[in-house]
Amino acid sequence: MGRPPCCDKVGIKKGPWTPEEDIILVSYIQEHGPGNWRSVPTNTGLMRCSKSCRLRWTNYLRPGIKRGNFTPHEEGMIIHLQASLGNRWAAIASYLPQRTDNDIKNYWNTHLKKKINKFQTAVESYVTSSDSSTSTYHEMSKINQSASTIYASSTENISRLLEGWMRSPPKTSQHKHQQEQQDQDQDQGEINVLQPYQAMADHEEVVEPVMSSFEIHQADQPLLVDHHQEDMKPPFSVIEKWLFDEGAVQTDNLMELTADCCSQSLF
DNA sequence: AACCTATCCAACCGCACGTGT
DNA sequence: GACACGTGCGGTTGGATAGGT
Repeated sequence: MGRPPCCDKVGIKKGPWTPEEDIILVSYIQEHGPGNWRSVPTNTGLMRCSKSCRLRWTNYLRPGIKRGNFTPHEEGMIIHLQASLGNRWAAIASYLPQRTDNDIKNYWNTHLKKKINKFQTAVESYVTSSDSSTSTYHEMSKINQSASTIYASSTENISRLLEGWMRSPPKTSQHKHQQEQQDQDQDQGEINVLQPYQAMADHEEVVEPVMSSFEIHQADQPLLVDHHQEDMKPPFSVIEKWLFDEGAVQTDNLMELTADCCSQSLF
């Protein structure tokens, strides 16, 4: 006798949210604060299940969510954290407070996983072919072009609708702190990339020791941790170097990186 | 212009976990 | 301890759209 699904009731609406529904939900949360999701549909008249309301809020309507293209620093953070934590998107998202776990997960699945695969393929083809530096360089260039992928939210209108709410949300102290941090970041034009690492330093019990370069594990494989390197500061992996040097990959750099990889017996 | 294919991302689904009774 | 309920999380899906033929 299992628990019935929350959304199997007749008359529960599914699918994309309309701006009207968003406004109703935001207005309700503005008044009552997030939480007690079970009561949200009944109190608002929304024909949505509580779970759908919660997801809509946390993944989309919540104030301070940064949408749009990921910066190279954020990409590096995600790769770094995914290598350390695995597919624990919520944990990864906690280091990128402006991004939702869903957003990070989507970005990983649609962009970063492919980039890493391509990078590995490129390096392997370089290693197996003695005169492949030119073709590999072209491949790397193509990969770097894909790094500038931009996706624009079609719902920035909602953000504008929420501007008034964002100016005066009912803040908890933590929420307030996050918002202040986000405001600062927005003023600076990009996120403070050091802040998550400071957070990592503050949460050593949470973050596994970061692996040596290129030990980026596949999602379906167990995380391998090199305990000999536990005392080491987390070095940026080779692929992160590559990502951070976006647009500046030179053939000799690739050779250097490849040699770096080979020296660590990663192939 | 019409069709096909690939890509992207919002939303859904089902399970796990925490808490209260 | 057992159960119900509320919530969190990760995997997956389906519709919209862009790009190619």
